[in-house]
Amino acid sequence: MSTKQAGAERRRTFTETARRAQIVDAAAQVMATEGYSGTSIARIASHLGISKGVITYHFRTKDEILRELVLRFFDEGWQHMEPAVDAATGARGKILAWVGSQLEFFSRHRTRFLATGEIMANHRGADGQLAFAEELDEEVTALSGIIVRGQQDGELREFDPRTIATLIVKTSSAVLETWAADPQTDLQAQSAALLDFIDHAIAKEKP
Amino acid sequence: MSTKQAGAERRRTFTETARRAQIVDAAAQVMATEGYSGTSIARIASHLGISKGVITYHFRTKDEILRELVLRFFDEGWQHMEPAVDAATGARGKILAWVGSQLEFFSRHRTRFLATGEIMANHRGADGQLAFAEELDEEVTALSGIIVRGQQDGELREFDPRTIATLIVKTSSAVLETWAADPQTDLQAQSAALLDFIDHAIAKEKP
Amino acid sequence: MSTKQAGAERRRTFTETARRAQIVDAAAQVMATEGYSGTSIARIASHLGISKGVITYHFRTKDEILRELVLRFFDEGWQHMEPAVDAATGARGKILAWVGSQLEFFSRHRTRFLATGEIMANHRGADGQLAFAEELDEEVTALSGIIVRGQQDGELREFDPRTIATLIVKTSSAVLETWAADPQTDLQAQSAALLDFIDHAIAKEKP
Amino acid sequence: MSTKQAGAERRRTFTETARRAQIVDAAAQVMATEGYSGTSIARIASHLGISKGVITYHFRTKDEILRELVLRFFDEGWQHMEPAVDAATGARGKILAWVGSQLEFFSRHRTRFLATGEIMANHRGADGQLAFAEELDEEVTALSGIIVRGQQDGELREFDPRTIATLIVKTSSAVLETWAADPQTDLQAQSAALLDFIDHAIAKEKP
DNA sequence: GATGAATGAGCCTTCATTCAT
DNA sequence: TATGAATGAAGGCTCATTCAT
Repeated sequence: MSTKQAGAERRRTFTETARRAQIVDAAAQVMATEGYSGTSIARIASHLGISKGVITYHFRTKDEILRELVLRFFDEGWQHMEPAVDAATGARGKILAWVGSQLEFFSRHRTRFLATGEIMANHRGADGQLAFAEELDEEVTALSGIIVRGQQDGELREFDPRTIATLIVKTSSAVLETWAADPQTDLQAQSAALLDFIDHAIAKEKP
Repeated sequence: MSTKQAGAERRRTFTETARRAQIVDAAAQVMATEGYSGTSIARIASHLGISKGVITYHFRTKDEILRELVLRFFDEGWQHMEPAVDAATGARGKILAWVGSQLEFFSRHRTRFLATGEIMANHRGADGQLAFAEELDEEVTALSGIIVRGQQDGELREFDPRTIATLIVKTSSAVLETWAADPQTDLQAQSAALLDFIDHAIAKEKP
Repeated sequence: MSTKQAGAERRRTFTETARRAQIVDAAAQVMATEGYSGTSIARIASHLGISKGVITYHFRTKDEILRELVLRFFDEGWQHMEPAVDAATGARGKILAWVGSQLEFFSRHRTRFLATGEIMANHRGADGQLAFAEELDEEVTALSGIIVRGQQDGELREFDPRTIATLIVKTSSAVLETWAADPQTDLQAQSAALLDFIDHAIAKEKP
Repeated sequence: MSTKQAGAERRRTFTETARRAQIVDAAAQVMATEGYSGTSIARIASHLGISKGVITYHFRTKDEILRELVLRFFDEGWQHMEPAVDAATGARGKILAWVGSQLEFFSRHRTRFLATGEIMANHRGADGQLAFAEELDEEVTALSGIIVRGQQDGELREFDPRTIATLIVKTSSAVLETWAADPQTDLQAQSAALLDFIDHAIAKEKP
C-alpha cells in the first residue's frame, strides 16, 4: 500500500481540488466501463460534458490522472484497513483483518476498484514496464512481515512468507474481480470462503 | 474451454496455414512482452521482419488474429486436459486433474499464457464488452457440472457450485500469473499448495 | 531604426509600466535561451513565477509583447547611436560611428539582441509576412541617405547605395551573432576588423 | 559541409524515392514561404494535395524530413563546390572558389536555401540545442584548414583562422539572405563586392 | 490589478484498414 | 502471395486567447 505522493504539489484552490476530483472520478467511471484502452482524455471529457482542454489544464499528463486515481485509492484503502489490522491480535487475526477490511473497502468502491485494476494491469511508464508493479510489491512485503512474525511466534506453519503473501493478495483480488464483473455475486459468501481458506492454509493448529 | 471455430473457414493451403501460425505466434510474443496496447499490427510485422500487408492479407482484421490465438490456445489446452480429467475417478479426482493438467499445460506455454491473459483482460468487441468473457464462463460451467455430480454422489460438501468453480479457476490463474511475471518462482511448490487448498475446500471428509 | 509607437497607448500607472517592462524582459530571456518557437506565454509566466493571466492582462496579444520588445530595443539603440552619428563628420565618419555605436550598444544587451534576432527572423503577421521586415528596411534607407550625400561630396566611391548599406547592416549583425552565440569571442577584435573592412570598401581614397 | 547519412537506410522502391523527394521539396517550399513555425505536416500535405498519413508513412518523424532536406542540400552543395575548390590554386584562390561556387550553387536553389536557413536557425533536438549547429561548424573548420595552410605558405596575413572563417561564412550567408528576401537584387554585383572584400581582408599583399 | 478557469484549434504521431499492383 | 501505398480517425499534448471573479 503506497503512501508516496506525486512530487511537489502547489497550493490548490477549492475549485481546482473539486475539478481534479471530478476528473479523476470520471476517469474511473470510463475506465471501469470501457477498459484501459477505451479511456482516452477525449472520452473522459465528453463523459463530463466539458472540453478536452479542461482536463489538460488541471492535469499536465494523462499519467498524472491515473497516478492520482490509483494512489489516492490505495491511500484511502490503507487508512481504512490500518485500524482494523492494528486492532486485531496475533498473526492470523491480523491477516484475516487485512483481507477482510480490504474486501470490505474495495467492495464499497466497485468503480474505483475496477479502474485501479485496469490501470495496474496495463499502464506502463516510459521504460515500458508496468507503472505500478512497485505498489503491489509493497503490499506483499507488508503482509510478509506479519507472516514472519507469526512464524517466529509459532502461530503459523513454516512456508515461504512471500509465496503465501502473494497468494493471499491474488486470491483476494480474484474474489473481488469476480464480484465486480457481476455484482449479483454473493460477495459475503465468497469472502467468508476465502477467509476460511486462508486461515486453513496458514494456521499451525487446525482452526 | 471453447471448441468453437473462428467462423466460416475456407480451405487453406499448407503455406497459408504456416503463415497464419507464424503470425499468431509473433502476436503472442509481442503481446507477452509489450502488453495489449503495445501490440499493433505494425509491431507484429516488424517482429517477423515482414510487411504489414502480409498480415492483413492473411487475417481480415486484428480481432481475427487475437481470436485465433486465444481459441487455439484454449483448444490445445483442453485437448491436453481432457484425457487427464477423463482418466481420473471421482469428483475430487477429476477436479484436481483439471487444475493440475491445466497448470502443467499453461506452464509449458508461458508466452501464450501471458498473451491470452492480456487479450482476455483487454480485448473488446464492437459492443464495448470484453470479447472473451464467454470463454471463461464456459470453463466455469463445465467445472460446475463436475461439482454438482460430486455433491449428488456425496463426495463433496454442499456449497454453490458456480461460486467454488469460479474460485478454483481464478486462483489457478493467480498462481500462474505470479509465476509468469517472475519465472524464478517455484511453480511446483505453488501448484501443490493450490491443489491441497482446493481439496480441503471441497471435500466432504477430511482428505 | 524605428520611432513608431505600438499604436494608441492609454495612460499607464507606474505599476503597469513596471509590470510590462518585467514581462518584456522575461520574454527576451526566454527567447534568447529557448528560441522563437520555445517562447510561449506559459513559459514566460513560469519564468517570472506568475500566472499566465497576468501577462494577458497587461498585453492583449503575444504579438504586442514581441512588438514592444523589438521596438523599444530599436528605439533605445537609436537613442544611443544618434549622438555618436551626429557628432561624427563626413560620410565615412558617420558610417563608422553608426556601425561602431551599434556594435557597442547591442553588445551591452546580448540577451535582447538575441531575442530581437529571433523575433525578426521568425515573427509573422496575419498576412504571413515577416512582421518586422519594414524595420530593417528603415535602417538601410537611413544609411543609404548618408552614403548618397557622401557620394555627392566626393568622399565615397560610386556604387549602389542600398546594396552597400544592406551589406553593412548584415555584416554588422553577422559579427554580433557570432559573438552572441559564443560570448568568449573577442568582440573588440572582430569589431575593429569589420570597421576596417567597411572603410576600405567605401572610401574613394585609400584610408 | 556534412556527408553524414541518417543511419541505416532500407532499400527503397522507385515510388518511395520519388515520394520522399516530393515531400522534401514540398517541405522546402512551405518552409521558404511560411517560415519554420508555419511548416506543419498538415500544411505540407495540403500543399501536395495528399493526406497527412502519406507523409508519416514515408517519414517516421518530422525531424527526419528536415534532416533529409538539410543534409541532402549540403551534400549536393559540397559536390558542386568541391571540384571548383580543388581546381583553384593557392589559399586565396581556394577561398574565393569556395565562396563563389557556394554563392552560385545556393543562388540556383533559392527555395532550398531559404528552407535550410529556417531549419538551421530554428530546429532543435530533444536536448533543446539547435540540431544543425554541428554542420555549420564543420564548414568553418574546413575553411580554417585552408586558411592555416595559406598562412604557413606566406600567402595570407596573420589572424585567427576560425574568426575569419566564421566571418566569411556569415557574410556569404548575409548576401544570399538579402537576395533571397528580394530576388530583384543584383546578386552578381553583390557577390563580386563580397569576394573583393574577402580578398582584401585576408591577402598579405594588396590584391 | 491579478488570477484561475476554460476553450478550441492545432501540433506530431500511431493506428487498423483498404486497395492496386 | 505478397507488398507498398494511402487513408482518416484518434491519440496525448501545447498553445494563445477569453472571461468571470
